Amino acid sequence: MAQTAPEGAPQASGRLAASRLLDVAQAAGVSLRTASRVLNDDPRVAPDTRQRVQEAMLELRFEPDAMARSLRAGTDTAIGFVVESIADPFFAEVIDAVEQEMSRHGRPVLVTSTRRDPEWERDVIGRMMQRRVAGLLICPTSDDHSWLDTRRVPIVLIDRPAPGLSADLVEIDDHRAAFDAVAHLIAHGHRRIAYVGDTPAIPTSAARLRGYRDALAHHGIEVDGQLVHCECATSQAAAEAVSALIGGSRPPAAIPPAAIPPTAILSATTRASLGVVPALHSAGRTDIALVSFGDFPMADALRPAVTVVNHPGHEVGRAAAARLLARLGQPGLPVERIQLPARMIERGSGELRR
Amino acid sequence: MAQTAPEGAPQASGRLAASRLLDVAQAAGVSLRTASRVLNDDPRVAPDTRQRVQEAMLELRFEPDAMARSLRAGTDTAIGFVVESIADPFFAEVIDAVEQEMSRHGRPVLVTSTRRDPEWERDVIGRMMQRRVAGLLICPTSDDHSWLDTRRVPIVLIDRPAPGLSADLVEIDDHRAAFDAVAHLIAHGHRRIAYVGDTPAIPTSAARLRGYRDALAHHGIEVDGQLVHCECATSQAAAEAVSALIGGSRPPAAIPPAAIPPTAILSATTRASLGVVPALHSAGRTDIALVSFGDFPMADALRPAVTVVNHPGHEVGRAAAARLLARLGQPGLPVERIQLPARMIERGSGELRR
DNA sequence: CCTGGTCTTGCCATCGATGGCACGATCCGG
DNA sequence: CCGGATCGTGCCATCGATGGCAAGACCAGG
Repeated sequence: MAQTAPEGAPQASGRLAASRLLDVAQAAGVSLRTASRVLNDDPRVAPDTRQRVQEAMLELRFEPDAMARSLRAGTDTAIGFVVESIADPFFAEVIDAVEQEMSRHGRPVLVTSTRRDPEWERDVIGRMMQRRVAGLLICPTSDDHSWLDTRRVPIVLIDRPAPGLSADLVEIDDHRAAFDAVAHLIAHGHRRIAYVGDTPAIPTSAARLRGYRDALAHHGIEVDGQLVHCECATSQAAAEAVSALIGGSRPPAAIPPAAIPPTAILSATTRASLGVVPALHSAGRTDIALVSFGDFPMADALRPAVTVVNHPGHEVGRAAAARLLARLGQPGLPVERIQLPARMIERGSGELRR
Repeated sequence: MAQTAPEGAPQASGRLAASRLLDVAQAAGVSLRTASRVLNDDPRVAPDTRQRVQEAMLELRFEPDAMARSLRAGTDTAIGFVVESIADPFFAEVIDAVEQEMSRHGRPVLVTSTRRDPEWERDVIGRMMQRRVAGLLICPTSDDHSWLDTRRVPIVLIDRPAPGLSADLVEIDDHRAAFDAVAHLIAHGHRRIAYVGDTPAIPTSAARLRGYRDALAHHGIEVDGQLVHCECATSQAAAEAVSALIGGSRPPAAIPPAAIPPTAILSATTRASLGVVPALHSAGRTDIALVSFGDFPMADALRPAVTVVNHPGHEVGRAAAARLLARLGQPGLPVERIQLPARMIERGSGELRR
């Protein structure tokens, strides 16, 4: 009987003990197994027994121990989400959507960031595996994920592929979105269109750059290397690129100015836009047409309001979560690459005519 | 011997079986207990035995099962984080900081959002308790948390108190920050200063409103009710409030215009600012001084650049995480209220003279 | 050579829940 | 009134790791 102990006595840790299924069973005068059946809605329980047990559960405020269940099941119900940075607005949106979708299915979400450090990434993914998470959503940082094994845990990649790993991927159609944005500018009379974006070493950025080139080519416009600034990893760098492009009043020396300035700019990342927009404004060159890849809060308060290609974080998150859930229900699904369209939001800056 | 089974055979689920400590022990020719000692750096193991076990661990790619450990320990190592919305930039920043701090201590973070729904909040907190999380960080949604029990699980509140619950609280000093912001405007010659913010039913908002009133009183300025719009829960509402204040060209009918318009505005939430700023710009009234409570990406690209009171999400997150860790290490700590200063970032709009 | 101590190791129970199987009771048709 | 099916219930083992205790090996001192 010493077994029955709890009766409100604090444990060693000082925590209040939660009631166990065994306590419930004893209170209801049934065996542990029967209480377990009630808990799991097993039909093979007599109605009055069921009721007695349920009353005991309420009485004792019983809450099943999720970890004990997981141990038995061999896998946690939680899923792990690995991103570069949680504070990034795009990922924050993705996380939000994933969490909503997952919690509708009773699955908690473990969120962790890699801090753009490949070693740390491997570390945190390892920790997730130790927890036996049910599945993983990963936005890859490192350029080698061959050590991961999709047979060990289902994985869905987000926003970019993971070299060396064959897994589902949910991304936006970067090539097409960039292509459309440039076509949109061309349709408004522009022929000298600049590109400001991140390094093509990132597949996502590479796709956007290709979209830019292809759109120009498709309209018979030759690409002018002077108009392409594809190593702008910071908004600072993007601002400097703009100065170089428009022959800014404060030349940053390092970058030679473009011989003939552009009449329109495609800013290929939100981070770049946060540099491009101030640069254009402070140079008084708001006459230059601009399409920004990625929305930002003040985009429609500016004059002109900034036309953007919306990076639909919520939809990406929802799709990735749905895919992972599907794979959890049916492990044998073939690997799939899901490309979501990115809608353009016309606000003015992208519709300026030459 | 059937026990030893795994030898790479897939389980029922189709997953690859991970090696267990028992497998390691057998491979090293020792008992399970000894292997466990090696795993936990117990000094009472002979050096050569230790090495044999460690080699076996590497050989079999052994990874301890975090859940089995947690079950034994009675509590998960993970901590739970409950916020209103993950996509909110402020909370995204807080989450980012918390995750960094926690993962430095090897603690995973379960993130979940309440969607501003008190029932859902109770639900998700309940689920966290079922997982026996080590601790909880909560930004309360509901106005009654008396059902929560800090003796059951350590709790640190973030950004606002939880009525009915006595727990540590980490917040910024809203009263003081608002007071300072208004004093700043007064110092620049303003006496008719408007307030645009959220409902005082939210303690945080109430403190800001008090700071506003107190600063005016402190400088012998009477509060004009017509200048106070404290029911603006959306940027839409904030924009309409501005129209009313300045006798906008497009009056939203419902709100009577102020008799004498303000020369300065304190926008008390980021959300409000996202309405106030566009409204001022489209009305061409950028001559009105403005201080925004809460920074936003484009604040310094606007003209004039917007002076803000920075809501230091990273610091709040770091402080909350540190406090929870401290409480985990030492459960008996007295309940504490930690107020962080909010720094003002002068950019121009708040320094406009009357 | 024996005794008491340290060092190393192993057995068993335990955390909280669930799966497999078996047992007793009830019910039905023959 | 009996045999087999069905229903409700309980016992035991199990998931993977750790805590308590004790046993065996080995050493030094008397």
